[in-house]
Amino acid sequence: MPDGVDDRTAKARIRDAAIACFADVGPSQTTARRVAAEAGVSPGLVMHHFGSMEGLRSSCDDHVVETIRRMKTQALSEGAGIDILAALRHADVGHIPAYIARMLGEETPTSQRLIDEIVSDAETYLERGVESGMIRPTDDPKGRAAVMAFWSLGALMLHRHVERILGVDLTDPDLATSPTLASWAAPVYEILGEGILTQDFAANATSTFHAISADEGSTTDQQDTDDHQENER
Amino acid sequence: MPDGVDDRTAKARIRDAAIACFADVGPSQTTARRVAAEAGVSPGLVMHHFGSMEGLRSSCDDHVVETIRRMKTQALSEGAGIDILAALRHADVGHIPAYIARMLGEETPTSQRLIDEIVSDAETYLERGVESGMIRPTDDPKGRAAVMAFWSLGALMLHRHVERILGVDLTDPDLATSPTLASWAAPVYEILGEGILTQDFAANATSTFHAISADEGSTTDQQDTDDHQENER
DNA sequence: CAATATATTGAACATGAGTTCAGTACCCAC
DNA sequence: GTGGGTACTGAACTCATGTTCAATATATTG
Repeated sequence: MPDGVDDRTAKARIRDAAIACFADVGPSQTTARRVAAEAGVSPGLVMHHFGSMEGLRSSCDDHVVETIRRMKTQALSEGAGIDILAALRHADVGHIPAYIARMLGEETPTSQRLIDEIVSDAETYLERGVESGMIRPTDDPKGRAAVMAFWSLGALMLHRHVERILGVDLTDPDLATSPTLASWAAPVYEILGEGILTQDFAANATSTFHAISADEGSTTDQQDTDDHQENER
Repeated sequence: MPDGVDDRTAKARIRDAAIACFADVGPSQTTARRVAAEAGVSPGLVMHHFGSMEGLRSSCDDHVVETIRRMKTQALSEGAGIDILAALRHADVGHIPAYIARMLGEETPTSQRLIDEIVSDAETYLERGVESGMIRPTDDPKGRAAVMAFWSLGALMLHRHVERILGVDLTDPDLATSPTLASWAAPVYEILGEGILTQDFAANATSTFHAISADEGSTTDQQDTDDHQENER
């Protein structure tokens, strides 16, 4: 930081401190006093600017989502290829990837919309890959995009374990040029490049699912969104 | 429930209620009073049997991990194939998959050990697949197993979003015979079966990673970045 | 400069959490 | 039965948290 001064407004400092806290220690450990201390202000000021803890969280969500949208358009123009998360890893994102990893576990409207967008974007990315000849076409572009997105996001959620086992920090903004990248990306590209199943087995498995689906589909044809679950004990 | 009686001891009822709570509403919303109410006992009894909330959580972890180990040996004998999570979905697991989805996000020693085991198991499963001709061999069995395990576990963590978007409940014990399975498994097997990248692009990407890795390795000290083993045998 | 609004503080309050504990009911050896 | 140990209750305690608020400093404006 040049001049040693922080020219961010106190409100912005609080928001950034909160994002860092949420990312580092999780929502449950992120208290108003902790955020205030991190931002170098009093606890009362947090309430003054954000009304409540929920309001603070909401502002953080908005800021993070907005940041992502900005880099997304940028990444789209550069051609991110199959790496769904590439957009998140451009410079100056700080704690945002780790913050996202935390918020993905929840079911807030914001996280739902974010995931919907990412899945939709993935479909676009993959489609471009198909057009440019990098990626094979498929009968189920949406399903394939969803699976790819969930795999990427899930790995991001497990980034601490990934780092522990493979030595790669998936939240690292400089991951693209990190020497550790290969231990994650090499297996990924190997799997995506040629698959891991033999052709025979894959064809067999796929036809099995179609059989089950067709079989059950003839007896029960409804497609309900929100369904069962809950305590039957 | 025959006879309408619950022959579980109160301690077991509390533990099961806690697992259900942790799975359904998450650790932060799981209070001693809520667990007690769910189990039909007084809050004091929770403390009497488990000493503290942390003790209760620990007991739940132990019970869940133990349950998984039991089904793992069973699944191993049946040949689970590439479905890493198949072992978790055999009958009578109740809230355990959702509980795991919640605990994976943390960094407790228990969750670390559990993930280490799952990754290690995945390597074993894949190796069997290679031996039986279902799965292609690889130069990096450990890396490939880790990626597959993280993808599976990550998807499990996102099960609520997966259900919302694709209509599949990955925590459903009866998933294997569910008509909804195909919308998840079909893209998965398509990707794993033939990959999604064209051969040219995959080879190109892979060699790029090797180049980066080798390049950085020659200019910087290798030791601090290469603290894990890439290949095992 | 005066007046008004905004930023900021730190102490006080209310709530809900985990935990403690004295007391009660149940069960089983002697 | 009687005594003692275990299961169990529910109220009370402690503490951390979100939130409120009056007071003060700083900035803005007329």
